[in-house]
Amino acid sequence: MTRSEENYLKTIFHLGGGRDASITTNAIAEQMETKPSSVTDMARKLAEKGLLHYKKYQGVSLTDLGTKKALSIIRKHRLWEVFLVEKLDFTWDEVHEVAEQLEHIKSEKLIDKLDELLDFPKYDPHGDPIPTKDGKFMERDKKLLSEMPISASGVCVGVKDSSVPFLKFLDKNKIALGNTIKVLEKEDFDQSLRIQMEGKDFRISHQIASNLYVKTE
Amino acid sequence: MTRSEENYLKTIFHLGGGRDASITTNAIAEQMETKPSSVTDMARKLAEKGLLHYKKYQGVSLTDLGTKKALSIIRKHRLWEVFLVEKLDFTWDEVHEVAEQLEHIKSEKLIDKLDELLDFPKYDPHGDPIPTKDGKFMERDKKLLSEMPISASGVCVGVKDSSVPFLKFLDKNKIALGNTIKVLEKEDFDQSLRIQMEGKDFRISHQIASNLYVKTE
DNA sequence: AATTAAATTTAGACAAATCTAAAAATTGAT
DNA sequence: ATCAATTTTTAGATTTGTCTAAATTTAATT
Repeated sequence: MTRSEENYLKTIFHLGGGRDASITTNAIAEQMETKPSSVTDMARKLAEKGLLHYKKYQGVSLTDLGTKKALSIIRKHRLWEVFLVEKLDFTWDEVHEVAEQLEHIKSEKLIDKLDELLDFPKYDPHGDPIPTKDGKFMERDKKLLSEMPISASGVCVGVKDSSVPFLKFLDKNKIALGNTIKVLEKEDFDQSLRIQMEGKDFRISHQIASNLYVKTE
Repeated sequence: MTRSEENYLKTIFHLGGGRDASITTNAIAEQMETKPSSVTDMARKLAEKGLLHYKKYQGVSLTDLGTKKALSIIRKHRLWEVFLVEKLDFTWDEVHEVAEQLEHIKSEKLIDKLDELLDFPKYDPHGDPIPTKDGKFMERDKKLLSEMPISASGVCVGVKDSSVPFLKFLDKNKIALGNTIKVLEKEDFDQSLRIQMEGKDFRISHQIASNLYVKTE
């Protein structure tokens, strides 16, 4: 599989192209910052190879084989992200770009050994689950911080928005995975929250709270 | 720089294209398992970019910039090899192929941090020196085992032939970098050696002895 | 110095992945 | 159910890196 083919499969998976949910040419093109006509060409090619279901004008979905390949790439991407953060002290916002390159390295032994080095992590630095070798993974039971009731507390386990600006914001404010957060007060007026985290009191906007995932036991 | 361009620079460097030693189109083609006509095309392109000196029919050599780029790729390759052996338990013969892929990952921070994680190694698993960030490196003072006099001893620091079959042979016979080797006897008839290594006595052929580097203090 | 052999370059073609512009199919609004 | 708007596909072109076959240059031999 070429790098480009792998990127298409990954993108289609992320757009929900598993099961049979048909993904449109346009959606893929937009996500990948390419043109719909290029997507059509690639859809043909990947269908030819048995990785996609594709009927003209009907959109695209992953076959079982395609899903398997997509998960394998996502597994690699997320393991490399853990490596970058845990072993090389990268910050949240720095890992994605490099992992985009590393995910295409071809060596089964490499990824197995990397998994072992990292002690078989289940989640990546954004809190997203890492598929196992045989393509299984568990979405964590989590909810948005903005949906927690007053006085409830939980552990920060992930982000909804993983854009660089948001991740940088979190870094700057020392909001990190694993931190325990308690909701002290909710402001009706602007839905901002007062929270306690690592001993300190914070006020955070609704926009932040609705992009942070928390695990509530 | 594309992956292909990087591979050309690396190959030309390895063929001795530094200084002004002119490397022939054919030599490059043979080394890279491609055709001379393809090399000509690329030579033009790289000369255009200021990375090579190239005059039609006169062969090719690296410019200062080209040398710098080549060394940067070699640095990455060798650091990744150390990583694979030290952190992921790869054997000598397994590292090259994967490092060929990893050397093209683009991230300065990645390679700096990797260097740090590995504790700034000076030599790769084959005993070859790792260029520093600014392109300096020291060839180690070493000699071939076959050139050592009787009763001299030294530490195994590298291989001349780094083909997979040879490296596998060394692995199988527990001949590893860092081992201390003493020459006990040289057989005039076939130039085989009797050596002492890690407590045990061995007999090794001239072919082996003439592909193992030893450091003699 | 001429001729042959070898190395190198040129010319033209191809595959992969992309693009633009035009054509075709689908959607959805009335 | 029709027609306009939108989406998708087709057709043809482009770029990168490669190839083959033919032409050219250099090197070697006599």
